[in-house]
Amino acid sequence: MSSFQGRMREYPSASIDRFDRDNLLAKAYFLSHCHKDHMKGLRAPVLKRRLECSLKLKLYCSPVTKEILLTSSKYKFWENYIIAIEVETPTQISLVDEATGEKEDVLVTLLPAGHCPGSVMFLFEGVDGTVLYTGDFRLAKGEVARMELLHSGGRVKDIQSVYLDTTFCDPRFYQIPSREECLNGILDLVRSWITLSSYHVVWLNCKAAYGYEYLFTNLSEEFNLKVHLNKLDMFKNMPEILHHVTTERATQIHACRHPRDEDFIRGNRLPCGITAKNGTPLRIISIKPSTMWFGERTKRTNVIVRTGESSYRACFSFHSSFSELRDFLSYVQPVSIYPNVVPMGRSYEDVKKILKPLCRKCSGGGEPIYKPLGKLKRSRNCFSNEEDGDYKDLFDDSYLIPLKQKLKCPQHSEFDNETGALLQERDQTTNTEGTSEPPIILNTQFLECEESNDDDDEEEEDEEASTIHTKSELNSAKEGVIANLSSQLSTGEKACVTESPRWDMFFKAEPVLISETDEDSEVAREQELGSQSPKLFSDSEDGDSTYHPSQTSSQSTHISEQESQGSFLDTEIHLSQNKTGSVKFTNTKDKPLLKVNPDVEDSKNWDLQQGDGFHPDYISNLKYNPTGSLLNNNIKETCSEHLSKSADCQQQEREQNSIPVSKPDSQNTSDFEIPSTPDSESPQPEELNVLYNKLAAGKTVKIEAAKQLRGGKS
DNA sequence: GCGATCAGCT
DNA sequence: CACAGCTGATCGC
Repeated sequence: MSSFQGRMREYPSASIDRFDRDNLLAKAYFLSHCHKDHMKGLRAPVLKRRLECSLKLKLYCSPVTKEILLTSSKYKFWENYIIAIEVETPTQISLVDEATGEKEDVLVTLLPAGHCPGSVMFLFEGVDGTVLYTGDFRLAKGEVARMELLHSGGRVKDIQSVYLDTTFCDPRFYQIPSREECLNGILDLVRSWITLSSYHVVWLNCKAAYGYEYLFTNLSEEFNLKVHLNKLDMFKNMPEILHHVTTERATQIHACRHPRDEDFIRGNRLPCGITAKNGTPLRIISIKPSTMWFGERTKRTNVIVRTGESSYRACFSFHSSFSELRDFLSYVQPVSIYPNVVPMGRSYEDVKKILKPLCRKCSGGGEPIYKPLGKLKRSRNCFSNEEDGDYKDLFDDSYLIPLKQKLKCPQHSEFDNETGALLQERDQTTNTEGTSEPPIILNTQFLECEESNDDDDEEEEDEEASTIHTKSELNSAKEGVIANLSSQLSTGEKACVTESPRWDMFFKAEPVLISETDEDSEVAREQELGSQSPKLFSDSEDGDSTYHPSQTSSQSTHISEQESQGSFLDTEIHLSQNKTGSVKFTNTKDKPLLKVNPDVEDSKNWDLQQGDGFHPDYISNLKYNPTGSLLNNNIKETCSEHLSKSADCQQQEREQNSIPVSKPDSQNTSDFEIPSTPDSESPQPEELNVLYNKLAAGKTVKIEAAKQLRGGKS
C-alpha cells in the first residue's frame, strides 16, 4: 500500500496519487492508476469545491485511467478537469499559481508501468531536475533499458530522484516468477480442468481491483471462452479487453464476485449462481492469484500450489520483485531514491538502507554516467541461470538475513531526509558462496501442500519437498501424459501462431502497433474466434481434437492425479526470449502448447435463469462487430473509431495528423541496432535474422536455437 | 448523515 | 504469502 504523501521534493506544487491535506493546495494533480490507495482524497467534497473555484486546476493521467475513473459515478465530477496524456508522449504542463500568476513549466512523460490497465510512471523534467515517480509498477528485467523516453542522446537521462514502488524492495522477495511463467501455469491448470467436460468450470478468485485483465484476456484467447465478470462498463471503450470478457454466465471461466463468494464456492456454486440445467452439478475449482516469492538462492518451484481439494493458488504479481527493482535501479542510477511503500515487516529506515547501495553514488562509483540505450540490460532469459554476477557488487548481502521481528512502520515525514546511515561493511556478508543454480526448467506441476515462502527454511527443506512431489507426480501421471499427447498431436499447427502475451496492449492507451506477421496471426485468431465461439453452445463436432479423459473424472470433484499432473508433466515449458522481451512457448516435445477446443456441449446444459437476483447486466446491448470487436450501442464515437480502425490505419492517421508518436515500435528490429556492452550477450544480426524469420513464419523458436544464439550457454 | 480511521477479513 | 479493498464499529463534526 502506497504511503507516498503526494509530493516530490523537486516539484512540490504537483501532487501525485494523493489528494488530501497539503495536496489540496497543489497546482496540478497526477493519478498514476486507479487503485484506491492512490486515490486518497480524490472524491472529497473539499477537493470538489476547490476544483469548482479554479480555472487552471487539472488532473493528468493516462487515457485508460481517465476512462476507468469516470466510469465510477463517485468521480464523475472530475469529468471537466481531467486531461488525458497519451503514454510516451512528452507533454508540457504549466504549474500556475493562480494567486500570483507565477508559473513553472515542466515536461511530463507517461511511461507504461505494467501494474494494471492505464497504470503509468511519471517522468518530470524541468528546471529542478529530472525525476521519476514510478507509481506502482512491474517491469521485467531489461524493460527499462528499452524505454526510449528515459534516454537522451543515446544515453539514459540524468535522473535526480526516483520515487519508487518498494512493495517488494526486500531480499525476501528476491525473485517472483515472471508474468509469462505465471500465466502459463494458470493456463495449464485451467486447460487440464475445463477440458474434462463442459461441467468443469474454474473460478478465478480475484480481488476487487484492476490488474487481472491480462489474465482474463489470455485465458479467453487461449480457450476461446470469455471470462464472466459482474460488470464490464469500465471496459466499454477498451475493445482489447471487452472482447474477452462477458456478463453472460454460461462460460467455463468465471471471475465473478459476490460478497460471500467463498461461501458459494464451498457450496459448490459459482458466485454468480449459475448451475447446469439438467441437474448435473458443476465441478468447480477455484484459483486464487497471489504473490509467491523466492529467495535469491531458493530453487524456484511451482507457480501453482494446491491448497485444498478443489482450490489452488496461482502465482501472480502486480509489483516488481527485488531483483527486478535492482535491475531497474542499476540502469536508471538515480542520485536519490525515495520509497513509496514500506514492505511488510520492514521499517521506512530499513527500506532506505536497502535502497542506499542502489543509488548512483554507491553503484556507479561517482563516475560520469554514460549508458548507451540498451547497453546494460538487454532482456534476459528469465528461465535460464540467473548468474547475477553483478549482484554482489551492488548489494550488501547482510540484507539477505531476514528480519526476525516485524518492525512497526513509523510514519515518516513527507520529505524525509536520507538518514545518512551507511551500510555495514561488506565483510559481514553471510552469503558469498556464489552458488550458481542449474538451469531452471519450468514445469507446471503444482504442489499439493501449502508452500512456504519463508526465507528461513528456503534451503534444503524446500528443495527436498519439491523433488519428492515431482517424483510422485512422475509416477502417477502416465495416463495423463498420453491423453495430453494425443490431444496435442491432433491439434497440430494451429497453436504455432500462439503469441506471447502483449501486455502493453492492456497497459497502454492505444493498441500496440503490430508487425505484419503479428497482424496476420491476429486476423487468423479473429477468424478462429468468430467461427469457433458458437461451438461453445453447440455439439462439438471435432471430438478428435480434444482430450477425452478415458473413464476419467467420474467421482472426484477435483483433478485426479492422472488428470492433472500428466498434462503438467508433458508441458515442461522451455522459453526463448527475444530482445524485446516477448516470449515463445514450446513444450519439451517441441510441440506448441495447445489451443484447446474444449469438449463443450450445448448451451441447454446451462441454467440461464437469472434467479439469484445477483449479477446485474450493466451492458446488455453489446453487438458483435464484424471486425471482431464488441461494440456498445451507447458508447461514444471514439469507440467505434477505435474499433473499426486497424492498427495500421491508426498509425497512418497519427502520421497524417502529426500527432507526436515518440514511441518507436519497440516490437521491431530497431532495438537490435542498439550498441551493446562487451560483456553483454547480444545476438549477432545473422542469428537474429534466423530467429525473426522463424517468428515471422509463425514457427516456434526452440530453446536450442536460443542456446545457440547465446553461444551454447544454457 | 457523512467522513475518517481502524480492525478484521479475504 | 501480504495486495487491494470491502465491511462494520467507533468517533467526531
